[in-house]
Amino acid sequence: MKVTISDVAKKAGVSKTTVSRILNGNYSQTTDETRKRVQEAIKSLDYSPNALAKGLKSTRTNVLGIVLANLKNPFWTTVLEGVEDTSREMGYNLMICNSNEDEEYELKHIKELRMRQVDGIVLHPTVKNTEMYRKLLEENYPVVFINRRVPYLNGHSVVMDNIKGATIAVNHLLKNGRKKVAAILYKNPYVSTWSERIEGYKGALREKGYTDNDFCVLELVEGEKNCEVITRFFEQNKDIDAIFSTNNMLTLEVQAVLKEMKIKVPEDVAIVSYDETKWAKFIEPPLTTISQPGYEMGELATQILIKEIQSEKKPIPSTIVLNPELIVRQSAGEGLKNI
Amino acid sequence: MKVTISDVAKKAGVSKTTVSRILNGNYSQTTDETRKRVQEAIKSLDYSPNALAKGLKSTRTNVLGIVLANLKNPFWTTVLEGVEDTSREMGYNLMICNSNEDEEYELKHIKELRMRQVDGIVLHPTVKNTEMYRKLLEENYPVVFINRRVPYLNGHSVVMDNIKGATIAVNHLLKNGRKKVAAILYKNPYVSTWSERIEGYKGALREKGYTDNDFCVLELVEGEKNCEVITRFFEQNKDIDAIFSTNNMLTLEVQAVLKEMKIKVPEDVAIVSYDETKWAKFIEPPLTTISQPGYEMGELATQILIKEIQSEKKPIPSTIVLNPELIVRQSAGEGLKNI
DNA sequence: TTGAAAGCGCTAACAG
DNA sequence: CTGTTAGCGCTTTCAA
Repeated sequence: MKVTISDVAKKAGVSKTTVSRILNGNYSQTTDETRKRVQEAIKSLDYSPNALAKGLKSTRTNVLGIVLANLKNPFWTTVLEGVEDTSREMGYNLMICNSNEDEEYELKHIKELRMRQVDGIVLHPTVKNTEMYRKLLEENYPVVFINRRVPYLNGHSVVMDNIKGATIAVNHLLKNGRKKVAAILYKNPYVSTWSERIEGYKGALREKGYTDNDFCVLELVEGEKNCEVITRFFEQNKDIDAIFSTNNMLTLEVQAVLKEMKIKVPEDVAIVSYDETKWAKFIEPPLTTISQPGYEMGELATQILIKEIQSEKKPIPSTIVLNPELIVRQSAGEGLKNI
Repeated sequence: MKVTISDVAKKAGVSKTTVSRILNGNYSQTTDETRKRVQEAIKSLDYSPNALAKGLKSTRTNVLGIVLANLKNPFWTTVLEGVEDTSREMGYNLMICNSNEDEEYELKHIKELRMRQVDGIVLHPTVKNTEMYRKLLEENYPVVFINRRVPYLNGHSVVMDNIKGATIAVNHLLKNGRKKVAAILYKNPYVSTWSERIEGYKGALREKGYTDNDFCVLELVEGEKNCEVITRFFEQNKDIDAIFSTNNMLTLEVQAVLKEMKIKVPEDVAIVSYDETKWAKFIEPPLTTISQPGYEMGELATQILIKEIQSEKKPIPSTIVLNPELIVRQSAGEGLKNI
């Protein structure tokens, strides 16, 4: 039924070894003549090797795993694209898992991937399975963490400079004459990104002479109905004239509330929002955003992972920090620098 | 280094066979006593089976492949989620590939997936590799086609009713008093979805007594700078008072042009757009859309695929057609039915 | 109820 | 330059 390497060998009148060598490009050891015979046999039988058997023998599968926590946010689609493109280009296939921010799923997925002998894993960690992360690193299993910092652990990682992003955002608002900048975030105690962005927010304000009393932060829970909470927040803080929103979906929620309350953007309240999206320039008013290089993060993480897989000696763990960028449109009250 | 089934067998003082049986739940043939010993050994050695070896032997890998043509459009992210969730629930892992609408990539990916012995494939076909599709079906390889119809081929598929979607859209515009409805699409001769939507558009107009002369269709090329073409289109067709846009990104392009031209939506021109998105209700004016059940499509396709994989005799190929739904907001000139 | 042995399809010493 | 041979880790007859 299925055609194997033996069939090819038989047909070409050579041994399996020879076929195997030719398949793997060890041409140096073969006559042009036999090589041609084998290749004809391969073609005529429409043979293609069994990757399972190959992997079993060579302990390399050329499959990479990626476990993500969020497929819905377009930012992650971009990251996935970077990972996918790079994998393909470098001859790897990709196994994708969605932890959905759930530690149990994450654990199960990592185990599953290892059972399947994937050569390495790109991991957007929930940051709740510290034990497992440590184990992976101890066993020298190739992993690259992305986007979130895992404290006290010394592995490869590619993250964003969230402090800088927040700083840029707040400075932009201040430069445009705003006096009272509020920050809004989805709460998640495990995750460094939000806390870094808030840190950046506070730092930027302090830098300009604001004191801790001036900080104005609203914490929300993702997935809940937040309209009322946001409304109340604005009612209780009438002096807010600018918002630093740390998430693109959150921004849409906030804008809906502002519209409902007849608060004008950017006249009454200016907005800078995290994450550039396809729709940012099309909504009313066009959004000024902090753009993160998601594709590059995926690309780099994959390159590092593959380098680690392919190198003999363990490379020293590195943390790459990527810079976000400000894209100026109209929601923060300034002209059209970018479009 | 790596712990194998032999190690467990040795530690428990039994044979590999026994361990294997217990791993696979063939309890009936084993004493409680030995079972316990084995399970302790497994735990104490932190053993987990090698899925490659297992797959090599049993010719089942419990891995599914999916090849998509477009990761960027949020519609496909939704589909992917449906596939991912269902796979996980039913004990399968997922290998993801992006053909990027390129027939060569598609071919390579399908071959690759088969080499890796994935148990079946969910395929969003470019519809350019008819030979390969036919071969898959002939060889009884489990495949489910999604979203696009492959002509003359009799395989499982899950698609959307694009004619109905277009009809609903056009009827809605007409019902709201519009007289001259234009349709806009990205051109792709291979793909049934666009032609079906145009067919639905024409059918709906004919139904109301329009003739072929009244049809007004703009074909664009995805990825190109279409602003000027769209602008010219409106300049040359001043009487257009409604647009049926067949793609969500296209809609954003069109809206930008209309804004530029100071044409008011929905006062001057009403819009109904294909595909519901997260941002649809937040743009100005909130978009009336045709919503497609993408998650369900992914879910169903995966269920059918797994059923085919697990059943002894080939099930008869079925085509499931899912219905789109109109979500009424303001871009087509009517009140708030849905929000 | 358990085990021995063969083999899934491939690769890699080691000989020749 | 090519072939023989011995496994990779697991499942599965078949026999005990």
